[in-house]
Amino acid sequence: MSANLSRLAEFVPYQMSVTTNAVSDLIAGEYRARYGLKIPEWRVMAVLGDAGAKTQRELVQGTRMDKVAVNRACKVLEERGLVGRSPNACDGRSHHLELTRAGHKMHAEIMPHALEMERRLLASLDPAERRQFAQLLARIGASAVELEKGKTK
Amino acid sequence: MSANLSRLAEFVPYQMSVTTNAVSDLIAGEYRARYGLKIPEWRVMAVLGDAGAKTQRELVQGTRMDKVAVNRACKVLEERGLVGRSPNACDGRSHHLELTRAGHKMHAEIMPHALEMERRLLASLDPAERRQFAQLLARIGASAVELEKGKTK
DNA sequence: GCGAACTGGTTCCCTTTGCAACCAATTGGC
DNA sequence: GCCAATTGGTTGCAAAGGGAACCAGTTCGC
Repeated sequence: MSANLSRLAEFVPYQMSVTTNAVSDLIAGEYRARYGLKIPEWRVMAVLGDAGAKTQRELVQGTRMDKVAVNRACKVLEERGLVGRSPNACDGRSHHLELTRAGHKMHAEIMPHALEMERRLLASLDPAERRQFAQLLARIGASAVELEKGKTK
Repeated sequence: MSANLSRLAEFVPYQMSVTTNAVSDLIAGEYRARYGLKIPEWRVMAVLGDAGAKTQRELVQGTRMDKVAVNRACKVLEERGLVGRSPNACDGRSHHLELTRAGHKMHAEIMPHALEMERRLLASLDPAERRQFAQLLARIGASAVELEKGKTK
């Protein structure tokens, strides 16, 4: 048996990709089936529900999504009456986006469900392992960002 | 400051998604820039380089990709002369796919580069942490698969 | 205060991706 | 042996996502 590490299954970025896709598909399916929301839409709602009114620019930072994705998600949510826009006095180009009453209602309904799903996903890890995992993930992410920066030059 | 866990940034599936995307983008950029390969194409080459001739069906299992993705990747690699097809005596519907000489050459060139990139990505983790991370990832993946199964019924 | 550079938001286009329908070859029941 | 069900592979289509160009409003230099 080949002792080298070339086996795709042992390549960490591959493992991350496969696992994360499985997790994302699971969660996307839940949100879609129960609330008709896509992940980008849910992310926007999550940020607005937690932090109140935001401009699209702030949502880009908060969700780490592309500004086009944010824009589309906001448009859909607005059409569904889940978020409203109000003019931004400081800057005529942008608006403040905020959950409507219906939006808050849905947010309050989904949040426990989302946390429950996370709980189940991590059920086989003890609290120390959960902390450890999040921490390692963050460190790997930081390395990726660092390497990406170094490459651009 | 809100003490609840609703903050998107603390939601593990979100962290996984953001981090994995960063890693994937980094690696995809490298493969594309240096070898003109997309991730699916590289995955197919990795499996063929490690395990020899395979049918598309076996590649689907080995890479965890969609059969359409495998098919397209194989087509591209064939056109570039990196893999060749030979008839499958046991089953007239499928072919055996195998790296050509040029394919092996490229594979031998990329592999150290890929491992080096993985090494850099994990440079801030000690060996025990690397093992731990891979193991936790695998357990989370198993939970996701399990939950997905339970849902379908 | 006026033009240039910039920034938030929007639209358009193109690539990637996955699903579903489909064809061809194989296997199983009888 | 033949029809039905299955499976490997392929094609077509439609949705998702990102990049680049674009518009409108703002800020900076002078």
